[in-house]
Amino acid sequence: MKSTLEESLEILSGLGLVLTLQRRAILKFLHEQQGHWTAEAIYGELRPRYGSLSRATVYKTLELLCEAGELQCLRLRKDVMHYDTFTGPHHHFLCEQCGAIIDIPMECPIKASGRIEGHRVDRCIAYFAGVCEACL
Amino acid sequence: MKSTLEESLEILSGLGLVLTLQRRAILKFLHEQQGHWTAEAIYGELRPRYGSLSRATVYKTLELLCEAGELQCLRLRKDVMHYDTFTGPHHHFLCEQCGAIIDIPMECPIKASGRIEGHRVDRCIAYFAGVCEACL
DNA sequence: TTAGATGCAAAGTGTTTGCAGCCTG
DNA sequence: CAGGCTGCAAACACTTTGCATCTAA
Repeated sequence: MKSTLEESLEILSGLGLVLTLQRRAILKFLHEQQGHWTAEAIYGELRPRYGSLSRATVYKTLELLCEAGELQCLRLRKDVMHYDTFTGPHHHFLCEQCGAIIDIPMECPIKASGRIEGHRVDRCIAYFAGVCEACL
Repeated sequence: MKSTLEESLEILSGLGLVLTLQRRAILKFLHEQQGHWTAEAIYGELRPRYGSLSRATVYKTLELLCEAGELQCLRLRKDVMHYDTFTGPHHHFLCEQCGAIIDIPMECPIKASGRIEGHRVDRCIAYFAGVCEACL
């Protein structure tokens, strides 16, 4: 995400999107609580504060923020999607003991080269699984 | 998978599993048609030949084969699981134009080292996405 | 013989969609 | 004021589960 909430709002605005109360609330929350979130968790956090928030809006807004480049979506678990507020080049480590998701800042050398075996590489989707330092 | 169908059957047998008609059929099919399969596709191929095959059995058998190390399960698309008959160390390339899934034989150097930033790395789940050589 | 496997259908789960009504710009 | 957005609930798609029945060893 952009470094400030204001900049993020400008991004959406610049794309011709309406800055509704709901979108502002979600964006504000993600700026304050950076990390790896699920749609359900965000809904659970915001619903009590913004009475009329719906799951559909959360899902739509998160997808929108991904398209706008303000979030990075991750499929680390088979059942649920995570949204990462850190959009710089990095991978992840998933602790299979405590469930922690840890950022691993690194660039994939193959993605950097842009090619593998003649194919054009646009994205490298990767994560490591194991046991984190704290659990060891 | 093991190189021959017989060896694969012995693996299951050795694990104390019953070699039912259905399990034999699925295993035989996968040996003949190696590649990246979805549960639904396997069901679609075998159902006409083995009238009484059910989806539940296909799903259960595929999970079983993954546990037995005879298949590798891949989540390359958000909606559906793929099962790979090639179980050696390799990653994948997903063509976003034609949908092809291409094996990329390579070992992840970080997985090989077993560590990253103090965490123990047991698995490296990765794939590349872009446009394949044929589509370019 | 009997533990384990199958088939069916129903349930489960995260996510998406259709649509009437509301709100931002 | 007008198009975009929201909330609700129902729909979706893949996968899992419960249970009566069947079968491999």
